[in-house]
Amino acid sequence: MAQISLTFPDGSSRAFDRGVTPAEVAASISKSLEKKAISATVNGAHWDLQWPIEADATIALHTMADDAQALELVRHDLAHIMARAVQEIWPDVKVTIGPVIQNGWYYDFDRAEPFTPEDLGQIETKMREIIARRDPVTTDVWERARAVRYYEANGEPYKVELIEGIPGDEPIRMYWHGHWQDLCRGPHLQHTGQVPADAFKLMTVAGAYWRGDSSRPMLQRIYGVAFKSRQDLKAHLTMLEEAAKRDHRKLGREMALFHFQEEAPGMVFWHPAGWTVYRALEDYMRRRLTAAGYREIRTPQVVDRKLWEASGHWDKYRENMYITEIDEEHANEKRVNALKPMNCPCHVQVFNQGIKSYRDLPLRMAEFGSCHRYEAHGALHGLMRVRGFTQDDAHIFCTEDQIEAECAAFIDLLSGIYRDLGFAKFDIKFSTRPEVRVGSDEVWDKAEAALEKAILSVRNDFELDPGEGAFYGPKLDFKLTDAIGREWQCGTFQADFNLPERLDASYVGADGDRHRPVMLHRAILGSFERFIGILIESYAGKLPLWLAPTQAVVASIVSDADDYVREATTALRAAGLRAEADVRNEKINYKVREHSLAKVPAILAIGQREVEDRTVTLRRLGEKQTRTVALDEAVAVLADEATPPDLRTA
RNA sequence: GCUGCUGUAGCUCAGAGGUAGAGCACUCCCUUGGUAAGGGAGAGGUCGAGAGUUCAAUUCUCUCCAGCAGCACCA
Repeated sequence: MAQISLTFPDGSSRAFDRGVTPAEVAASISKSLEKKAISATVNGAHWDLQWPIEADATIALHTMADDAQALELVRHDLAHIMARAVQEIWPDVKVTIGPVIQNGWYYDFDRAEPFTPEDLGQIETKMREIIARRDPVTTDVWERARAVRYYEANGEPYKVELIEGIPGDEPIRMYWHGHWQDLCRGPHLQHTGQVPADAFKLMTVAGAYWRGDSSRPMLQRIYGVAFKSRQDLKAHLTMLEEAAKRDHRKLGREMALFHFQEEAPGMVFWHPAGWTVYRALEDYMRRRLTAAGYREIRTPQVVDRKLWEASGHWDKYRENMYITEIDEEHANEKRVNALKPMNCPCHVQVFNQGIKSYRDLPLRMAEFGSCHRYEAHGALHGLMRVRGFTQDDAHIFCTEDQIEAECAAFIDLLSGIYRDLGFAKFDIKFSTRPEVRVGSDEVWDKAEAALEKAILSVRNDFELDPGEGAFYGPKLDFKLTDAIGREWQCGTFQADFNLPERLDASYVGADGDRHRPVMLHRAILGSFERFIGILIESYAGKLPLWLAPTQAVVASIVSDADDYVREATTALRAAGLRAEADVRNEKINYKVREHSLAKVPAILAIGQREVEDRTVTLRRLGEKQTRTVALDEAVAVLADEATPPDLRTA
């Protein structure tokens, strides 16, 4: 029999018969490895222990100690075990697909009745039974026609469709445990008993469209989480509980930042405390943009449909636009207006006033633009997804040659701002030309190259999303993560060769001829609403001093101290701090508790001793320790800390 | 928009076919207390909206509205 050479991670090589499986390789090394092995990596690919190796290769055998492979396999096997459990309980349920996702897996089922929470418990119990059976997992490759016939005969139309979608050169692979069978590309564990029976949990049921297509049937998706050990599972569940505590909707209520109500779904009612945060952030952004060479403008909220038709938005987004009409009785002309869903067409109007020279470029035009979009009910989510929002929007009118420098300057600005706001980490997605697009390939080449070069000057770990660019140009998206790991798009940078054309923007070049400028759409926060939601979650409500709505509370311990409490409060305010006096007839314990729950960063307690010594006793949020210092010193320390990051000298 | 769940006092929640309850918060009184809840009293609700069934609906049914989880969408 022909031999092949397998190279192990330590660099050593051994000869095996062609077609040897990793299971056999493991067995040749030791009895215990044979038992403990879960999978292999062969030439870089995650490999099932049963798959034969046909040529010389590098090989690494995995056990449960290898986190990445173990979690992948455990979760993947659990998806199958869950599908099997469901079909054992309800044989008429149709199975579809069940991939591994972050922290776990899901599986989509077609079943007439909804799954209930009680059903989940029953399924979990059945899954543990299946795991206890320790059925060996076996696999082989089927003829395509046979697989189709099999699933047709078994009344599994979704599987038939999946097989038809597998490219012709790929094998149709089947997996079994026991008598239960599923189409799967693998790899899997050796037997179901390798799955830790106490380290998974079924979480929720929710609807999900077959193949993610809203025109197709809605299936029922069951989500599960799984880990290698019960402790890891417990830690994950604890993390979820902690995350729920920092949900911005909950904290927004507790800290009296904002509210929503039925009469204006998806529109924020900002309360004094929340609006203070908002303005602190807006003031900061305004200073940063000014320093970066932007000029601020303001454009109308209500604009005639003609402009939206010209920009192309009417065709594409009519459904999501709020339309206003004047009461017919009083209207002397019938105009249909729309609440602006975005600022760019208005910005082009400002650009178009007068004649622009190439010397004016790049021209950076910023607006804290209030926009309205009719988002689907199901899309609304606290401050993160609203119908009325304000973008930190700006458009840079420039030449093609200026794109790269503007992009680099933008990423630099964005990184600095994210850092100031506490986000050292953010993800970048780079979306390139889609199939349907405007503009020549040369221009796209240039724009994509410029964007890519600009990102690479900052970092090299970005996600490439080919074909996902806007129809008018490539784009970069900048994403932050909320308390439970959901990603939200915040910043964006988009090159646009289309809108200047549609809205006839031009400038006079050095050659004396008219040229089209390129328009760069860009935002850093994205929307103030969403960004503040993320800030709240990220800080668990404990905002840094410069952003905190109330920065300090001066609390009396005895009423004889009231006058000095007011004096101290005045001193803090004179130093620019947002300070309140609390001279209520309550004990200091009560006041400390209440202000701590309200996330006030600094509490200055004043009793008889402080009055006599002209000091305050300072307690910082989250600390048990107090510090008695001179009033002047406390004011200076807090005022310094409350300086916004861009105004700090040190 | 789709699937499922939910909607009772400012907040968190209990409750039942015979028009409602707790804790906290709120108001007043007592208390002047040294760093996460001092004591007492009081006030507060068209039980999300509309329709239907019933002698009787906040409770059962339907429709609508809003919220939650996920999917789809996100210029």
